Amino acid sequence: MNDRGMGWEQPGAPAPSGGEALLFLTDEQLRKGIEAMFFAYRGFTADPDRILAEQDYGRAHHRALHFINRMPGTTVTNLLAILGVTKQSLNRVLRTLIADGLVESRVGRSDRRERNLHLTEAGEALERRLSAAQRARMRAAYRAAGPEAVAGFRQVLEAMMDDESRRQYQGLREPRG
Amino acid sequence: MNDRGMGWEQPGAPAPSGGEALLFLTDEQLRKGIEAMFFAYRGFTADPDRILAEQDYGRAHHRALHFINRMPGTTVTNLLAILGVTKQSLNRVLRTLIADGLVESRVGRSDRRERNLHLTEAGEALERRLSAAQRARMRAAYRAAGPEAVAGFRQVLEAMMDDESRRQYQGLREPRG
DNA sequence: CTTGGAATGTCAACAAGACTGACGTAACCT
DNA sequence: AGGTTACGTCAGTCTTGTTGACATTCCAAG
Repeated sequence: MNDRGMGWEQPGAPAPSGGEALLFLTDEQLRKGIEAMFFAYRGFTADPDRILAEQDYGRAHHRALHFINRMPGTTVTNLLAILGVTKQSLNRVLRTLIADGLVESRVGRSDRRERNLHLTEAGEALERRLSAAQRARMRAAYRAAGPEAVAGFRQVLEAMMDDESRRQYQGLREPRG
Repeated sequence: MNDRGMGWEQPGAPAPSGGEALLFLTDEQLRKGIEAMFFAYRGFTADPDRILAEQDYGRAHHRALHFINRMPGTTVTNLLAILGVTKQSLNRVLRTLIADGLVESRVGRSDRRERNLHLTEAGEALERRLSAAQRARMRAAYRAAGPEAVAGFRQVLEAMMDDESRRQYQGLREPRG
């Protein structure tokens, strides 16, 4: 409650160079960044949302499909940690995906309490369709902005994550290798 | 912190100038971008969410406060267009904010059908608190990534928006300015 | 002056997707 | 044998979004 005139660093500080310099970050610049996230995230989800609506699914289904595709054989507990929701919430989504034949739940081999989750053919098909739409927009944005902008984009996003999310993000690898 | 030298420019392609270069964008690179958005957005909303939970408000209230602060005197219809929700949905939120004395709704001068929305002192106080938390994270991310990364971040986000959102985004100016 | 349409607001009903809490079962580990 | 872990489910709540119907107010065109 105290930052109306937040005059941070004095004018006359060294010019920014690299990522080490003290940056002048005005209220206005930061607010524009916040708004950019807001509007961009809306665009980011718009295309998949349209496809999902056709199928009577929602974003929750998309997220599950994405990460099961990304980490085939993952367990429910692991998915829970990544998505950051309760098991009841995830279970509702997972149940419909399994019932609809998009996801397969196999009893774990070494530990039979666990369920290893995989996409079926149909699940992979929908995931590809959703992903293709989202990737098309991402690709267009990347191309419009250029490779240096893309590197910066990723750096800022990564710095914006919670530590736990960053660990999860960095842990993700190619599906299937 | 791994994508400093992500060599996905076409080998031998002309140096990127003006976002014109042809980029090789693999599925994997695009998926990582998608995941970065997902995890970063979670961090982006985490701090305000905690404050809002204390006050029994949600993100919808935050968004309304943000844009009313940003465009003092804006009308309901304009806010509707920016937030991209139905008037019923916005009205529910607005009603509680007005009832709680955070937002003031004044009958329009030139057109008395319109309602010009303003934050009260209390509304400004909460908005500042929410914004301060969000800006703190944004500032930390910007500083960690450096000024060039910030420019790229904004470029990519802007390119990711729908046309309509981009117009709205670019139309936003300093509050009071 | 009347009327059509625009802007606003309200009521009711509903759905998705999150939450908590409680409970049960099976499997694993010591 | 007993305690813990993994998973699933039932029941209830909350926020935030949706439609549809309808009333009010007011500007502006005829």
